[in-house]
Amino acid sequence: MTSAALVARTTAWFDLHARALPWREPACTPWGVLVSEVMLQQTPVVRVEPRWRDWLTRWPTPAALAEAPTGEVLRAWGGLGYPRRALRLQECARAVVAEHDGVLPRGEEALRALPGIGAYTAAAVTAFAHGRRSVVLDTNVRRVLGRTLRAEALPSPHLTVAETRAADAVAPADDAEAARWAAASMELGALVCTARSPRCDACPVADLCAWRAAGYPADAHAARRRVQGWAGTDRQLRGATMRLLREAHAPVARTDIEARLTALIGDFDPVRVDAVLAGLVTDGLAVAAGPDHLGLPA
DNA sequence: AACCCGGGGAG
DNA sequence: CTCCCAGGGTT
Repeated sequence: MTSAALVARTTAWFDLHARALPWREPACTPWGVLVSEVMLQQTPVVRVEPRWRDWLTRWPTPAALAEAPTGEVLRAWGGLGYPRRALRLQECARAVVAEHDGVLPRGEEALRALPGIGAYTAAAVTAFAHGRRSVVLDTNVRRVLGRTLRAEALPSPHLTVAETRAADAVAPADDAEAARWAAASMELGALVCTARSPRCDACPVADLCAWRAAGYPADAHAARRRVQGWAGTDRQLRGATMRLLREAHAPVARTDIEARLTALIGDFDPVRVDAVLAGLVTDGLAVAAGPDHLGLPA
């Protein structure tokens, strides 16, 4: 199909079906948009929305977040996952205060120089907060373009240069239209062109879709996809430890943490537990409180 | 390029 | 149970 038809139909569909998300409201600040994007890195919208509201109410500006106790930031992040994102968001706020007079800079290059902001988030903020053209390529847009243009069931495990170039060619030249296309293509991927069971009967470009026309060929990259385990992994142990530290109102004894982790992995493995806790300290997610207690950072 | 990093809900 | 999710940083 032509890019023009894909863009025109998808944006028209978006005007009718866009979700009323709080970070899409005109009154939302660029900082609010950035906070939403960081929270949405690997966490679904339904889980982010309440946390985002609490967070922005408590710390509405970079300056406010910069001054917050890191332990409180981690508690407010709660169970959103990947708590290093919360740490980086506060680092980002402090960098904005120190280097940009407390105002989130414009332009993808300046944004990418900030902690926790990569290619996707810089493009997203540029489009959604600043209303300027950028090539927003998240997992939703990659899937939509892969299916409609290239008849691919799912995007490759890693973003390719060719993919970025193709997405650039699709994005409208006009700033406002490009920003609208970015939001619309993400929304189509999130609501209709979903990974597991696409709702082609509700899709505005179904009759133009290359994947559909080709008879829904299977995922060519299926064999290369990694199955991320969970039970017994370091990530589970780290997450359980962080939960203990968040919910406690004082530093937690290492023996209590060991008991919790032992329950998860089945038997007591002091070497492994020590390594997990040391990793949390190294990452700045936890600090030693005395010789045998661990707590959240100040 | 490969690997690491959480957690919950849908199917 | 498996799979997925508005990715980024480090090595």
